[in-house]
Amino acid sequence: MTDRRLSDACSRTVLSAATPVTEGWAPHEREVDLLAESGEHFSCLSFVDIFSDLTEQDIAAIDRTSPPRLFSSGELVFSQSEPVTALFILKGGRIRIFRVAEDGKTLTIAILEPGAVFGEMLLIGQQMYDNYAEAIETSVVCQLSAADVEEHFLSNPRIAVKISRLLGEQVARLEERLTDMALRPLTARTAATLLTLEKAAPRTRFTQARVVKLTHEQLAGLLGATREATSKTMADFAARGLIRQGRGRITIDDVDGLRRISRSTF
Amino acid sequence: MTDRRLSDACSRTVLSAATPVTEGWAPHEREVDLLAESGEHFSCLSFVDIFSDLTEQDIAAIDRTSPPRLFSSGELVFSQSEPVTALFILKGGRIRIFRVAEDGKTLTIAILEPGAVFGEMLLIGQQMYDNYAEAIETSVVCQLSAADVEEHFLSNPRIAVKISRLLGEQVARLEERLTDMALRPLTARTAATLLTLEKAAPRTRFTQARVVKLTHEQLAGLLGATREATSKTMADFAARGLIRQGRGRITIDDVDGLRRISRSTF
DNA sequence: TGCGTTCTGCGATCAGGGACACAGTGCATC
DNA sequence: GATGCACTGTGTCCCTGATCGCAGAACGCA
Repeated sequence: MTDRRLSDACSRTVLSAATPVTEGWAPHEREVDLLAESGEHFSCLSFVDIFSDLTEQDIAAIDRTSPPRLFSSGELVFSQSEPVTALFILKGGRIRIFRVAEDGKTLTIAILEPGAVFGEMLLIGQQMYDNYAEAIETSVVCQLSAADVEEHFLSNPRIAVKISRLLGEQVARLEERLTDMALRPLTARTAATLLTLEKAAPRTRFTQARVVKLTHEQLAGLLGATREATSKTMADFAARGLIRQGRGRITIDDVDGLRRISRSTF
Repeated sequence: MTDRRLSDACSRTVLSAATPVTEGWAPHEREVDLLAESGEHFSCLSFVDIFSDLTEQDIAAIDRTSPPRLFSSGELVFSQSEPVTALFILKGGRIRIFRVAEDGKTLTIAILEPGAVFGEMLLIGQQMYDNYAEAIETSVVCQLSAADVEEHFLSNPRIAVKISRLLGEQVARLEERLTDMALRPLTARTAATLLTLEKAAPRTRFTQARVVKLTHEQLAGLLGATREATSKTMADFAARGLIRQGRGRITIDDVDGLRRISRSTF
């Protein structure tokens, strides 16, 4: 499992300007701020790689018709009942893409960071794409309508090429993850997943360590394991000095150690 | 798991003319025949969906520079040591795409039927794509060189769109398979996989049943399980009258029954 | 500050499958 | 035909991870 495999369902260019989520605000205050910034000062499309071939006029036109929407933590961005009819761009917050089995158990396909594009199956005329998307923090999402997509994208060959590339990367990541799931024990999978996440994670202020912002439960969803088993593994890693833990945050201390474990069979 | 998920790593348009593999010939006799037919009477590219936008000149040009190659059962078409530098088209026989873990265990990503295109990651500039491809029957494969690909494909926008679509389907299949792997017990996964394979399988002459040509071991590779566990499951299915077994061939009798099992949790 | 909700940490029990070890049995080649 | 090999059926042991049940701790909110 690699960084990218998990972090984007499609493009994910980091937008430093898009995540000014300082902590500790009152909720409605924060919401207002997020929306204001996204609506006024910031185009949804600029800086996202996949759109870099659009003309400025196109971008302006699309921005005009695609108001940002706010989702609070736990809210569904799309689901079976409201199928994907738009292309989404995550401006701020975090979104979890997941699938649900008959018995209600879920597997997390990806956890998206700001700058990610999702619902991209629309682009290639995919139907019946039964993923769910849920905000795991207060999130701001821009929606491009199917009409926008049709008008601006399908006509543009360079964009098709970019989409191919992104999908190709996704295929590679999924195949890797599939073999991990099939052939590796939980411990190795956990280490591998942490390494993946680590690559995308922001660094701590003074040390070189990185912090992954996930609860054990969220990590378990990614691993296809139970929360308990994941907790146990994490406690083990912590005891070995590979990581440090804090409610909802995992500090990666020993990348090499994790790498060794991720490669071992047991 | 669906038919398509397993049967193509890329395009797979059935070529009725491409698999005249009558059984019971002496090996070298068969080889000669396969090669002769592929080299002379039959273009590698025609009928394969992804190429349908090429001009006849293009097709002719490519055919001239891409002689069909023969692989006997067990031979590797590509691997880590000889990385993918070409695009392959399977004309006859069957190819298994798989990955290998550190401990030597393998997971089968796909089993390709004639008409499939593989090594397609080359198209999108993918490096380090560590899949292996192995013939599981005597197979005939055409290779397009990287140069051919560059010249004829990357310039053609309609082809990029088709590639996007194919990759998108692959992503959907892989995500489905990943959740199956994570959330479903072997029994359900086996049933689902059989159904998938069933859709692609040829029908028996008189009944409506279809026959899947796989050994338990090959099926196990697809399931990410051991041969023994797979055998046990299959024996169970057979006892319930859902399937009938014969060395290397599985006859699907009760599609609905399998479907029921594939949806249940236990 | 106080309270409730989330997160995390165990522990006990249980079951699905993995690892091995063989024993039959078609099929294919000679 | 005869011989071998590749497939398949089982059986036993064992171990990972799922399940269930709580308990303590940190944090968010009122």
